[in-house]
Amino acid sequence: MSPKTQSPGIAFRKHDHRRCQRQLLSEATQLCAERNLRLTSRRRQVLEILLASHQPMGAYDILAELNRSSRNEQIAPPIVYRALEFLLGEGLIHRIESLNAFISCAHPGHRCGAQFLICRDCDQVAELEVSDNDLLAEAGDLGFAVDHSVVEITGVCAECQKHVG
Amino acid sequence: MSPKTQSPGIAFRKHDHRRCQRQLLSEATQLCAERNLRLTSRRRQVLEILLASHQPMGAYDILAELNRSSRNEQIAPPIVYRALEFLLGEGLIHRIESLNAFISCAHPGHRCGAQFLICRDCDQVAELEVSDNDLLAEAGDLGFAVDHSVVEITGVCAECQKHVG
DNA sequence: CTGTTAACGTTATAATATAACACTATGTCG
DNA sequence: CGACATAGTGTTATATTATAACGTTAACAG
Repeated sequence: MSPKTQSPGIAFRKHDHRRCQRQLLSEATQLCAERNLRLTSRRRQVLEILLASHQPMGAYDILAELNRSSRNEQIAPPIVYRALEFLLGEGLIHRIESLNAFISCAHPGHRCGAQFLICRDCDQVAELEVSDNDLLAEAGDLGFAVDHSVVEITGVCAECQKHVG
Repeated sequence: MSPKTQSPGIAFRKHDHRRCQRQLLSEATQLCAERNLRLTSRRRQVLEILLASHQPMGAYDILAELNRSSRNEQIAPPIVYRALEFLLGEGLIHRIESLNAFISCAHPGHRCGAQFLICRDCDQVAELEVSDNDLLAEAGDLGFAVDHSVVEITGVCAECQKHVG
């Protein structure tokens, strides 16, 4: 059984990062085992960086982080992009198109589409899983076969509205 | 009064491009006049290229098109990006984040968010205007103040499903 | 007609992403 | 075991997308 998933909008509230990070990593490990996939050390390394950050990171930010931790090696972009490609394919991370960035998935394994609320003040991103009936109905009416959906809402989160106002 | 707007999914159906192109250009002209904005020849040129294409185009595609039409000049990226910035700001075009591309708006002036159905077979993009109640309700519950939304659905349009199947 | 500002033009460079090819590790099957 | 096939990694070079910085020109207000 999959453990309890995160509540919507958790990224905007205080919570124990360390704990959710550990949990998500173990879910990922299990999921790869089930699917007979290799969560190699590179892939795990990249996933851990994204889990630790809990915020969107650009590929080159991740690259810099890799190069910081592993002295002696000089790691190049394709290595990062390949790990990201794997993690994206397995639904362990998401790509935020409007930021050209990547973020760890809050509900790994769920293959359905996610939605993101992006706070332009604190740069936190909350992942939702709302089924989007109106839009899917419209796509259905047009006979459009949906493959993948990108839903990214930019604005200001509740917390940041307090601080500014 | 604003003229009759396009029906949803028109991009996926046969229709008179020439006509809708002319109409949208005239709407844009009128809208800039109303807002006291300068639809300069550069800006109009870029808008016309996007209207003529009726499909998403990368900034460098537009640039190439500009350089093709205007012999003698060698136009540089910032010129295109600035025109695009203006047109985006006035809601005359949209940016398709998942393609790093731009497309003319089917409903210029409507300031509300649009949704896109992107066919990965024929590369046509249909612009919808569905109000997305479920998602907005969820954002509201979290106290999130929405600014801008990106909704891009990739898949296969009805026409292309026929041809492949 | 002149000062102010918005738009344009130009050069250089930043940021993001991938192609192509060589090497290494992992697993398979004789 | 050892030879093969394949998936993953490493490396170099380069493509693609986007912007910073600064000088010039055009539009317009007074």
